[in-house]
Amino acid sequence: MSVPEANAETRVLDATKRCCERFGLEKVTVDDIAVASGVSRATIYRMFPGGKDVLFEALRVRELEEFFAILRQRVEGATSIEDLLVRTVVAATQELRADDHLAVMLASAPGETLSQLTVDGVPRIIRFANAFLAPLAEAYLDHERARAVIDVLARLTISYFLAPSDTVDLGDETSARAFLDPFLTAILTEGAISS
Amino acid sequence: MSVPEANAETRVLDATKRCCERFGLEKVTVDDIAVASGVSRATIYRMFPGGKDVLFEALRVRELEEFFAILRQRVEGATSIEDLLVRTVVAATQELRADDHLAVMLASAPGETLSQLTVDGVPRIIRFANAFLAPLAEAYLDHERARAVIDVLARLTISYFLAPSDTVDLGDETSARAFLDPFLTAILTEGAISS
DNA sequence: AGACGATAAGACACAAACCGTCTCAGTGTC
DNA sequence: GACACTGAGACGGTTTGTGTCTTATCGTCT
Repeated sequence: MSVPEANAETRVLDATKRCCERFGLEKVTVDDIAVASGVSRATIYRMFPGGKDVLFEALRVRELEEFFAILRQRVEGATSIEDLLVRTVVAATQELRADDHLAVMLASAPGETLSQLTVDGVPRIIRFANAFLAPLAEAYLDHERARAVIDVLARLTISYFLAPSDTVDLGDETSARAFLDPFLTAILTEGAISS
Repeated sequence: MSVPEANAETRVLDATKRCCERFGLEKVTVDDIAVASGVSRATIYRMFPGGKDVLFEALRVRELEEFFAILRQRVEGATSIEDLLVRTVVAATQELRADDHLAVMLASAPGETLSQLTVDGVPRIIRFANAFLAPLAEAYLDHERARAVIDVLARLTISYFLAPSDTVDLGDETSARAFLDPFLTAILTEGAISS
């Protein structure tokens, strides 16, 4: 997981993740994390001034960065805008479903975790999605259009991940493509018409 | 797991078990258990005077009873003393390996759990083993001999469960039989000679 | 109806755990 | 030697948990 030589901050964040899975979000203490990361409590407060909240916040940011880094890497060879977007949604859905940490969090602290995926966390998720994916989309779309489509697709991906539908499986490429195509042509041509 | 109509004590013990798995032995509070079992905290203290320790103790006892009840049921058709003992060891090993709760406890609170399987808990385990299995063994052996052989087999079973050996698999009937037969004939005939 | 036992709810005092901040001493680096 | 970083741990304040107790509310039995 985290070798002793690794960056101290990385070690602490890894330990935080492990402790969350083991004790649950409500039950972790800074001391648990200090022991698990082999770092003194004082050091944690020095690294993350503000304590637990800041620490968890930093973990969430790191997870998001990791998530989108992997995602970008998985869709880099796309040949068209439709292809890019469909593959992104599919890959994101698969990543979400394969995320053990997220699964544990959803099971053990549904309230807080859901909030991070819906109410509170969504603006940031969309910010990250844009930061990582807009550069790819802007090969085909202007800045504003790229932002808009990433925004809506992010929301759809989250919704269908949290509450799967009988009629679509966004983790399946053909199903996702069939489902998204109308939306995409609508969104993409609409812009072309109105401009 | 535990239907609302079930005996209140059963509900509380079930909830204790669930909470242990979820939060870990160190992190459970009586309040957690009260909420999980749909019972007020006062009632728990009334049912288990002495609090948390007594409650956990009661859970361990129930688990042991359950374990040996299943075990006895699994070996009831034995045709000889060797058969009975080998099958008991094999069944016990398989039960231990299949026990999810035990696995979680061993992973999350190794110290306390191991102590219950070695230092502190062994006398009781052997007491229970005798209470449940001696009646079966005494079809073939006198009281003292039955106690002695159950004692040593219980210890062997625990040891090989905790630290599996490359040369024997007590969860496998043929392997276990080959391994145990010398012991058993030794123990059983030794008694016959010296008496 | 009235008596009874069991329960939920919650107040209470005490103890323990946790938090966040701080100091200080040790360690390695420039 | 100056410097930055760290571990250890003390601190005051707050929260959380414990175990006991009281009160009100049930359902049950007679």
